[in-house]
Amino acid sequence: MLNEKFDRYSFILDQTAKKVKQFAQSSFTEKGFDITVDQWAVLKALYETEQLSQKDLARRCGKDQPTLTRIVDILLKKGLAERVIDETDRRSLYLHLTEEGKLKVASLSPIVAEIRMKAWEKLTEKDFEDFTRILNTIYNNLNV
Amino acid sequence: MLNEKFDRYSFILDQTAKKVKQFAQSSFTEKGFDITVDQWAVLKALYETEQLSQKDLARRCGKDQPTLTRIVDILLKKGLAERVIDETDRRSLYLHLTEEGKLKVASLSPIVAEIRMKAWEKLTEKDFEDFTRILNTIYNNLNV
DNA sequence: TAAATATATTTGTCATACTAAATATTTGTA
DNA sequence: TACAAATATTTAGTATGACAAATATATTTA
Repeated sequence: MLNEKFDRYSFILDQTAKKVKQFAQSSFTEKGFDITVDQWAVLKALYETEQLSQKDLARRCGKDQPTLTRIVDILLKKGLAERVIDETDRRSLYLHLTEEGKLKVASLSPIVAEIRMKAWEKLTEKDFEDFTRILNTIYNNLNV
Repeated sequence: MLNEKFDRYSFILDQTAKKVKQFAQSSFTEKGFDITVDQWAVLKALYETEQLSQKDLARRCGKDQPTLTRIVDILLKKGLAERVIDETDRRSLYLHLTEEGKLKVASLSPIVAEIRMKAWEKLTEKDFEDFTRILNTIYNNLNV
């Protein structure tokens, strides 16, 4: 393959990832969700598996620990999640959603799914499969 | 298509874009380039088309104007670029590379292309075409 | 058991993304 | 021409991402 092409894919990839995030964020804002897209990712992960330590939650969300700490700080301030010290290992914290947090995830989930759907207009199941396969391959190629 | 799938693509897309950036950044750091990946994008755009206004440069790099202002500030401090007031429109600034900046882009370009290549191991020309087509379609679907 | 090592979290710093607002200048219009 | 609207850039504030270092606690090992 020609090198020239390759200098472009990273740009398109980056721009598209940004656009996906922007689109979701502006939908969130417009609908008054009062959370960021990244905060949503953390809330969703906590909803699906309660009682995660911050470390596990970070891995699950694809975020590093300092970033996660800060996002969780915000979720605490918003009353959506709680930190509980793990008495079996006092270095660790378990996180879980408050009732308000659970309600929020349950009520927003279908709307978020709708928002995410929009990206796939004019694309096929096969496109989706190719897309995820290629992304995973790239990820693994670079995951040294 | 099932909604459930769709909640995942944005995650994979985001993680892969991050990984591509991280891989490039750690290669840059390891090789002592002394610039960030985003600073590189701006330098490359300036190298390809000198005399861009900041506004045009921002569009070309896919960055917003405040972000670009700050990146350019850094490039000035590093002695790689210069701002020149456009006398025909004193609101505007033209940007161009210093000699040092030009040398930097010329010498790093082939190494950066190498770094970018790594992502495409085990993938085909057809994959590349599908990938860029799908990314562009998603971008346009969300570009309201 | 004491010291060294490992682990979970937090804090600090810098770079980037986005929004809104401020500033300077130009253009359009009454 | 004077004023309103538009444009280019910068500044400010908040959130996130990456990396290094600090802190507290656990585990391993001499």
